[in-house]
Amino acid sequence: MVETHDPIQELLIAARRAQILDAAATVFAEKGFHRATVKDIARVAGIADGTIYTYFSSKTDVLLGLLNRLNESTERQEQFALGSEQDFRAFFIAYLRQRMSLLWSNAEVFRVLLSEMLVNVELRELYYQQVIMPTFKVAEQYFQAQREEGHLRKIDVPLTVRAIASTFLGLLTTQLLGDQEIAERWEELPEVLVTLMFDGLKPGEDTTHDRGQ
Amino acid sequence: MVETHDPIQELLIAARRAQILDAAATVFAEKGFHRATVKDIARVAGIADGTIYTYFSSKTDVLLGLLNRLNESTERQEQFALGSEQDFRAFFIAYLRQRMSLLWSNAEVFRVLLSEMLVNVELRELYYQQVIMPTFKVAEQYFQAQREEGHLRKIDVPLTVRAIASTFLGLLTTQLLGDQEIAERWEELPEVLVTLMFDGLKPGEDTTHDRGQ
Amino acid sequence: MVETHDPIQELLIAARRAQILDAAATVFAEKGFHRATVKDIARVAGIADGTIYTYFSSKTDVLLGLLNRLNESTERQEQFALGSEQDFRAFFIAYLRQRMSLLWSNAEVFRVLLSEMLVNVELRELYYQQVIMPTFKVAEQYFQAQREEGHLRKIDVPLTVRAIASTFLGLLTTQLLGDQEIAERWEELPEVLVTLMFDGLKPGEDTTHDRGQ
Amino acid sequence: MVETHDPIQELLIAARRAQILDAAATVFAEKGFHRATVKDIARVAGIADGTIYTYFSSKTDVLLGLLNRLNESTERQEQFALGSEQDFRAFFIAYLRQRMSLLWSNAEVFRVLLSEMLVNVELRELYYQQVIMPTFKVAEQYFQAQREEGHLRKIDVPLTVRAIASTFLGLLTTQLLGDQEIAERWEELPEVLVTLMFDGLKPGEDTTHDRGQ
DNA sequence: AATGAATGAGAATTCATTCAT
DNA sequence: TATGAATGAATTCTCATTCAT
Repeated sequence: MVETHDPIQELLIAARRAQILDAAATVFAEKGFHRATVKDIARVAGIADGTIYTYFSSKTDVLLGLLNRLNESTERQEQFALGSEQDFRAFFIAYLRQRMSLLWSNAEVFRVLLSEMLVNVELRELYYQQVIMPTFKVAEQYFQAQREEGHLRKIDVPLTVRAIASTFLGLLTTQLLGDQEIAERWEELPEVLVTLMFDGLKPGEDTTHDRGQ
Repeated sequence: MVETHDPIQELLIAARRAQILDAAATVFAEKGFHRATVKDIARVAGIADGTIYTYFSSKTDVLLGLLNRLNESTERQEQFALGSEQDFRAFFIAYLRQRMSLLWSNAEVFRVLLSEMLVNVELRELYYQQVIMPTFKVAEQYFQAQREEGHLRKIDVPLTVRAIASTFLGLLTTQLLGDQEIAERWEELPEVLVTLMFDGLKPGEDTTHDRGQ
Repeated sequence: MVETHDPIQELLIAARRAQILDAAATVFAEKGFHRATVKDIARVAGIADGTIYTYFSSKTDVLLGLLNRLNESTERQEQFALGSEQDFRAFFIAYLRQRMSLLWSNAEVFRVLLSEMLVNVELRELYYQQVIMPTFKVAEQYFQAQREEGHLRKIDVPLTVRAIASTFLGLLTTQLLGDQEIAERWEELPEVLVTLMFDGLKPGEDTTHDRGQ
Repeated sequence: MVETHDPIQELLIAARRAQILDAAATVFAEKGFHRATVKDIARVAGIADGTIYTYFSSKTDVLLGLLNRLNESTERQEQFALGSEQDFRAFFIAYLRQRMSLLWSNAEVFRVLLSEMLVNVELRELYYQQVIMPTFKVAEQYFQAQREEGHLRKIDVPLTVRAIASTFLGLLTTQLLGDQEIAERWEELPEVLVTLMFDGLKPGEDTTHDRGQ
């Protein structure tokens, strides 16, 4: 665990950490957290086993590093997303698009993180506090505002927000469990979902998408 | 692994297997599959380590046993659900109710199964073939039929079915990741969800639920 | 371990012991002593695991039983062999013939016994005391007598006896290690050996066998 | 398992392997292969259990290492032996002397190897292919040549070679089974054997050795 | 006497982590 | 800082033996 204030050092350290995290992502994706060994990660990273412990305090800490890196990229995008101003439906589709493309490109890392979070309290709480809860908070405020402005039905905001977020989590998970349909049509999902969520299943004046079976 | 045709023997064997599976469910829920040891399970079951191997071929086979037990209880209910005849919306709520109550009571087992399935191909494929795919098949037929009878908007059936199923999976997962709101209001979900899905978010002639935040 | 004086009982016991020993011979031959399990033996014998312990005190005791059974059959023949009166060379061939045919039919049991004796002091000492030493004793006397009668060169009797006996042990062992030549021509060995031993390698007035390569 | 091209490294690795093999030889000789534990070997070698697996892939691989080490020392001598030119009988005695002294100094390792080979196909085949068969091949050619030059009776070469080789194997084995006479007079064996083999048992113009009983 | 489920000591092997070089 | 050999705790699984039925 290196500590320094020299900016060049810091750059090197960041680069080495990234190198290890990349290797870990590859190895964890392939074998899962428990079946992957520190040796595996080191080999893929092209360094010695022991070197990993210069940058991470333990194997679990490497997983945490992966989680944090995922967070950071998520947050960066988040601001952008929320900063934009559009009509609700259009904004929602755009938001989903970038969220889902982000999820998609990190799907295999997410597989391992989710697997381990389900079963590791520490990791789980970290993720909940740092990712899930803040997301729900922001979304609830947004939905509440939208509702107050009359753009939404009188929905139960907390549960609705959770339902919508969970739909994505669930779709990703189902895909991770092997569903081909979702995998192949991942890009169509934002539109289908927005239609489903806005217009509902119920027949009506509807306009959009149709594929049947 | 014990094989017999004596019905009394079979009862004893089933009982012992159940005893081990119960213990495993407890231990796995607490520690996860990998951190749980066979010794742990044996201790909780009140038997010797070796005895487990009289009834299961390996630690993984115990997990599989848990999966199969979950299947069986699921299937039994499935028939009942599909056998009933009601108007679509009412049926849907009823169906969700019993599905979700089943999920709820097995949430901790599901936590471990999901965690391991994400990362264990064999288990994953088994689950996909035995549980997910059949469920999607049945649901697609049902939705298709409903759509043809004009009870549904012109939706994309395969993706819609997946979206809906994933919403449940996602809600359960979110709850397993520590969300209190979902946990506390689990019983309200069927109604909220059906309203969301049928009526959509879009404001209109709506009637139901309102809680805001 | 059954004890009784009822002759019918004794017969039953002997039969059951034989049944177990037969099974053990089969299983040991196939897997070796350590890799064979008591369960294996029981299965082949068509009885329950525990039953073996009614007739033998341990797995090693079963091996001992096999050793003793081999002894008995050996001894029976021994008497016959030594009882006969012929000219030395002819007697020797005849003796070798029956010895070697006995060895041959028990080769696979001998494989396991030898393997285990090499490494198990108790078994080894038993075998040495009960089989090897007595054989050497008898053979030394016999050779000594033959030498005194002028039928033999002035050989070193103890070493010569050991060398001759060892040639058989060695041939059997070489065959057990996979040599095909010995296996296929086992029946020719008595003559070849007697010629070799009596006439030696040295060229002379010789008469017999020739095959070259 | 450590692979490198740095010659200093290689030396260290060879030394560590030798240290482990020495320990294994000791422990195996004392307890046999199966009763010896990896922990035993590690303790005698003065290292941790796990370290053994840095140099050998399994306990069986350690035994194989012992076999190979035996091979190497054997081969080195072999060349020397066959390179020399002497009269047949003298050469034979010299050859036996060094062969038997080699066997003698490795008797306890051979005990375990033989014990395990009898019962382990893989090991057996390796030994047969690498040691026994080549030895027979060379010896057959040599005997054939000698025979053609008239130094030998019209013997059956393949069987005679096997008989002679087996005599050594058998003598060593008999000694390993506890025979004191052979152990104490090991050094006399080459002469006694050569006399026996060349001149045979049959009385004649003979000159040598006499000890009677 | 026969059964076979239960026992639990024991063994091989793995692997995260340390630390001397 | 990097290395990678060494460590040894921990784990799964086996199987000889026991004993209640």
